[in-house]
Amino acid sequence: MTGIFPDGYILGMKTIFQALAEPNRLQIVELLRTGPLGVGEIAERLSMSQPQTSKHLKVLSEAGLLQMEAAANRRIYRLSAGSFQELEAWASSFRRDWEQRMDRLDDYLSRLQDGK
Amino acid sequence: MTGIFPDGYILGMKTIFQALAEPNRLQIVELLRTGPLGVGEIAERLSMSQPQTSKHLKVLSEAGLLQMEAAANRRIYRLSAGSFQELEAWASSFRRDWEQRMDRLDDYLSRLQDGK
DNA sequence: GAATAGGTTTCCTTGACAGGTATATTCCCT
DNA sequence: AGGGAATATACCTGTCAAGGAAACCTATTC
Repeated sequence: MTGIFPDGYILGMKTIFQALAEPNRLQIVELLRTGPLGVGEIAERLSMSQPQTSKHLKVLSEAGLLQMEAAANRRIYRLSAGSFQELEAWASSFRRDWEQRMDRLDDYLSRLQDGK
Repeated sequence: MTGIFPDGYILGMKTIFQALAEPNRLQIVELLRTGPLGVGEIAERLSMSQPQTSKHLKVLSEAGLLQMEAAANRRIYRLSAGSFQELEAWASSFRRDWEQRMDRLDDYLSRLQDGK
């Protein structure tokens, strides 16, 4: 524990954020929205070198954002739902926080109005 | 343009991800879930130095994740909804992608079954 | 079974960024 | 005005990760 929050949670998120924080990787993710692709195609479409692409794909895969399927010589990468769901859950939890606060505020205000 | 996607979009997301990719900053965000806090309190609760904390708060603020309110000597930081909503929208857009794909697959399968 | 195509890994260099310490700034109090 | 509290900034240093070039794997084709 480095702090007062469960580390596993923080660490998983950290890995996801780190992976997505690099612009080329973010573009890979956006590109793969359109469907699975091989390494060479990704590299070409994004004007990246092939080793560079390979390394980025590795990082994204290790963060659980991508999954790979070996087809003979080629490796086909596609988006993997898990981490995106985690991300959405995390982000939406803040909205819930705020909504709760709003509810409490509403309660407070209506109690005021009722003269209690 | 570094690629084939609108840069503003990618860049905004990149800034958010970069900000959240640092564990201490992620912990600050989690801590601020519980409510607004001053710099000193944040530093103390997370066992960070004050300058360190200040710098992290700056990064988070510039990413739109925090907003600051000056109260005399003190600066009170609180979570700011905007970037979290952006994040949630982004993450959930992938889910929509997949759901659409499932729909198309369903269509396809039922057409198969109908012998068309 | 060489040559080739598609990918991965290694090594090196360089730039970005986090942490520490010291210094500046702003506000409050007396 | 002077002193102290709360925060921000500057500067320096060390670490880590991204990019490039080359070497390495593995499957395919002739």
